[in-house]
Amino acid sequence: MAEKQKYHHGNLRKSLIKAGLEHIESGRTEILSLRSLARELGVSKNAPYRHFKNRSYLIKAIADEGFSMLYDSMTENLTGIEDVKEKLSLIGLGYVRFSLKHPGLYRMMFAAAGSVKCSMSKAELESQSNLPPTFLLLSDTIKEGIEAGIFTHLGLKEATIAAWAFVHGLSSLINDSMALGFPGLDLTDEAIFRSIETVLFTGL
Amino acid sequence: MAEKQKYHHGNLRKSLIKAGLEHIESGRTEILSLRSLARELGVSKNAPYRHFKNRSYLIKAIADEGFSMLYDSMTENLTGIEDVKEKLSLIGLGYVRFSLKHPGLYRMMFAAAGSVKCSMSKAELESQSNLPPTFLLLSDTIKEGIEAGIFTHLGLKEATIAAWAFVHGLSSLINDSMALGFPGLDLTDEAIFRSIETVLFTGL
DNA sequence: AAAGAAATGTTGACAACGCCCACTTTCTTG
DNA sequence: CAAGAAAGTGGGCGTTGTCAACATTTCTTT
Repeated sequence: MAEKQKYHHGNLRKSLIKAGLEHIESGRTEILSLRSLARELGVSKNAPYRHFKNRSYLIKAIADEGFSMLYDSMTENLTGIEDVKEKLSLIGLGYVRFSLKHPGLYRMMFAAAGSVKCSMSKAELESQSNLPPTFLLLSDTIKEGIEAGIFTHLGLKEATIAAWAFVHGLSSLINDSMALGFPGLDLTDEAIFRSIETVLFTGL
Repeated sequence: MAEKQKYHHGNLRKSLIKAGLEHIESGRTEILSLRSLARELGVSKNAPYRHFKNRSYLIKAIADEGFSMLYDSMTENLTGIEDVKEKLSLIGLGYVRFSLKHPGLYRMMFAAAGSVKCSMSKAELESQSNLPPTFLLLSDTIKEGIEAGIFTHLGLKEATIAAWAFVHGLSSLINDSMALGFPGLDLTDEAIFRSIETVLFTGL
């Protein structure tokens, strides 16, 4: 039976995010248009504007979904791990693995930061974002290590930034490597894990 | 005197890259259209297509100009430095400083990697790119350190990737911080330098 | 339950864009 | 100096984001 065509879609906002996510994940193109999404959902071209002020806001929403997924990936293999260094390394590995599994989404999440069109207030932004928990997971783990006297060379803020920067850079580099056209960075999970350990706890 | 309106522009290709660069640098918007650039240069909307197969190719060209500038920034304060660690740290600082000075361009350079439309052959890409020298500068410095027995924990390839990843991640994070809406990452040059030293040579 | 308000979806329109085509003008080179 | 290549032009097509005005449905309040 064909579904009854209702005037109201029912849950257009969520559907738009989901369809947009699938579109990005499909990897065909990183460009997603409101119109094509609307078409796909069988709704008129302007319906999305009832749920998102403009295109940037939808992208931000999708990116935020991505941050939620990233958080999950970072905490995936953490149960039972007590050692702070191992915990931190596993968090990092989860981060990189997410970026490899969802390259388009990952790229979009950080590209979204540059979309200036989306000018929410800072408070508005923070309250709705899934980013802070992700940041806190890292920050708390490092705090644990500092308090245990294991990390001694940087302050909490700087150490957190440093750790994040490394896994973030690693992810970006691996992701862009083929498109940028220099020798492949095809690292195994083990190699990534070892790199993280070395850089964060030992140095080159 | 008004310039004589010639049918041929004279050096449209270079002018397009320059105008595009200025547009990005101006910071008003990261979106640049072929049509607007053509207008700006007093040339018809289709003239750019005589010099760039499509929009992606122009963007790639601008990004490449950026990589050349990045190389300059990385080598800026290197004369007379003998110590490998100090050299590497200064290269890293030059990298981060470039990204802070040219946030839009920096973002574009790496976003360009994801524009799939530009499908040159790998050889074609490498031969024309300013990226390899940048990569080599880092790689050679680390090689020097490995051969001197200073860097012992990772292989050349992995160490190079690790070093690049860190400064790249640091740059991206600082650049995106405000837009992403979490506590400011306003680091001084000294703090950046110290972070680089710590992460690359000591660990947290 | 009826009426008014709020949410949600629709159609039409406009300007901008990338890009294709056929055409014109200028430059280069035999 | 003629022929062909290189560079620039104008028209046109399909797509997009976004605004405004209108229609329908659902919620709220009396």
